[in-house]
Amino acid sequence: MTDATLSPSSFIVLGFISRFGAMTSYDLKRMADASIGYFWTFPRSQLYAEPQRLVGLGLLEEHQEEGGRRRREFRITEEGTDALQRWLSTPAGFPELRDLGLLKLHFLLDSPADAARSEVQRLAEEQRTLHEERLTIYREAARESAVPEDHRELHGTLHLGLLYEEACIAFWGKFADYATGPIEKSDPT
Amino acid sequence: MTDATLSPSSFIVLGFISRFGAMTSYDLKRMADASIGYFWTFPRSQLYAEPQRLVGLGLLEEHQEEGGRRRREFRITEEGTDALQRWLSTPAGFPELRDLGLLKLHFLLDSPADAARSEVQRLAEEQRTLHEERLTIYREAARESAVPEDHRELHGTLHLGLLYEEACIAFWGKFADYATGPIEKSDPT
DNA sequence: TACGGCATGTAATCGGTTACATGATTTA
DNA sequence: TAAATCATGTAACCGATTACATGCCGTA
Repeated sequence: MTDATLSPSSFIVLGFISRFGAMTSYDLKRMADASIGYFWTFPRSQLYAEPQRLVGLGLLEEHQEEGGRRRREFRITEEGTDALQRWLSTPAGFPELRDLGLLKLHFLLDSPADAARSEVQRLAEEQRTLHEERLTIYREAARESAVPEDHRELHGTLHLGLLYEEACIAFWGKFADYATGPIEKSDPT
Repeated sequence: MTDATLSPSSFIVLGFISRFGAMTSYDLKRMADASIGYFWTFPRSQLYAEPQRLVGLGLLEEHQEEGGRRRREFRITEEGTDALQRWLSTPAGFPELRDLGLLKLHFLLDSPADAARSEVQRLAEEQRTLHEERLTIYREAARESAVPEDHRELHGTLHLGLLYEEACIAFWGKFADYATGPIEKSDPT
């Protein structure tokens, strides 16, 4: 009854089903991939396990198809809606940046080893490329939605995606250049 | 032998011990809190469990104090160093933003409910405040390190912290204002 | 009607989290 | 020497990930 047993995954499931009505685990997977999947991932199998947990808690109902694939469709119950609403109106706390690249950079910069410098460069270039690709995707999405320039907030979460990618590209770019740059710069004439 | 069984937590432990020599779980906790703890957290108990796993894998050695608190100190083995080095030179992949606020915003903006608007504002203000506080902490840390303005990359991971917080404040600020702003603006004279 | 890919699930393991519990040092 | 706090660990549960496995359906 208490929401203590509900994880973020639970609310992702509840959120989608609440908004778009009955759907299957496969539908959930597609929705997630196309939206929050960009910044919050989990394996597909969890989208099969989680709805069943929620059925057990009375927050979802299950309806299985008779023929064909015998799909299991889930729809939200009143209690489910309540739980979701309560969660939405609760403070969210501070986010985490689960960034393996940042972690590696941290240890590489700490390292006295000289070889670390070339590792930093490799890492920085990898990351810059990844973030540039991602930024391209986001920009494309933003263009398609045709939101006016001065109302970027209408892009919703996409807006933070854009800002974040821009920040990352600036950040990793510094390190990619740093690893090569200073060598030439320190050469006085 | 394969690194497959090593998680990010494993490398956090290996990384600290590799850099700073033998230490206890409690030392690890303090180091983590003061550095990567800002963007990558885990419960304290894991810093007791994880080193023991690593001892089992031969990547760490354990030395227990005789008297007093009978502390367990861990030091890295050669295999541990190798495993860490291999990990550092491996592509890091794309980061995740485990941001409950962003998740909530996503569902709130999706929602047709009218009450959602005030929830958005509450959320946005909470987040803006949190990020402002965090930014203050980062700025303080940056000031103390006395790195020249034009070499922010010397701040290492802190630099991304600063950029990220600035982006978040801009982002959430838009939503905090958005929720109130348009109401007055749409009032024609 | 065979094949490829889309769709759908289960089993088993394990890392991570929460909760519990106690000992050692310091300081008032 | 009592209290407060710092320090140190264990136990149990459970969500999340990996790996396994099969069924439906369009199409050539």
